Amino acid sequence: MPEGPEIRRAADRLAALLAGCRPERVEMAPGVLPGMERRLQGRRIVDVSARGKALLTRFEGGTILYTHNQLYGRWEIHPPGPIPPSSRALRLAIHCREGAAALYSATEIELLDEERLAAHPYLARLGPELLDPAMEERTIAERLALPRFGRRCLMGLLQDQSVVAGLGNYLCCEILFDCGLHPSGRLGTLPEETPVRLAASALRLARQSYRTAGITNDLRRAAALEKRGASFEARRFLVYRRGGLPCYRCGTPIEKGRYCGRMGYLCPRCQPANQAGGAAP
DNA sequence: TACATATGATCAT
DNA sequence: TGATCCTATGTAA
Repeated sequence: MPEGPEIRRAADRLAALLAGCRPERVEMAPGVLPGMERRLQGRRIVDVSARGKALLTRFEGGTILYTHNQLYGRWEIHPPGPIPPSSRALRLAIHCREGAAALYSATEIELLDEERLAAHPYLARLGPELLDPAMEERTIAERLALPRFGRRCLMGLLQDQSVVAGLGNYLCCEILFDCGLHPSGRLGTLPEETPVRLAASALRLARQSYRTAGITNDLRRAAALEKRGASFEARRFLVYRRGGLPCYRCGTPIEKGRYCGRMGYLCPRCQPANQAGGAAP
């Protein structure tokens, strides 16, 4: 569940289950926050929220459970009772009367107070929240256009959590395709309106992904594909993980490659390298 | 069994 | 920019 929309959905589901409840039991795997169960058990949970790709569970009295899923962590909600066995490593579980929230595989699990939260090295570097309901295109465009970023490649720029918090690799590939831009492009060499176009695309695709649990493809196209029996994975993306398949816009096979240190997918015709600008969708 | 890969991030350079 | 870490998964051998 690693990118902004997935983390925010998890936070909202956890909040619906946990907010206001006093956990009857908090279960920790060996080595996870040793001895801290007692500090959390019976203590009312105030809320669960997302910051960047981290998830914060706030307990009454100022204790905050910080978790980051990196590439592989996963939250699941289970009915009341023991957590069923799983091939994944259960790291912690919060048991309430209405159900249990279980975190698997994640390694970054910390207990913080407000002071440590403010000084947390990951959280302190985060830019504004992409999925904050009040977020505006203009804010994102202004941050992308900061002069110090002019020389960064677009792939690296969009994924830098200090520019805007919440974008990851799949959203980045989808945004660049949507804007007709090559991942190795640089704002300094592109038309002036490029940051505004990127910002609009980022906001639209991230919000759609949140709403649809991960679909960045055109929704009518995704629905048509579903009718023809396509799996969720096969219909959700515009280019991401579609290497070798025809581009939805022009039919050219999608290319896969490393760009700015990350694996990326693009249409070589719709997103040409060394070109100022790019086709609008 | 081994290896490559991954929706992430940090650190050294 | 590249190496490295974390855990899980899919594929090749």
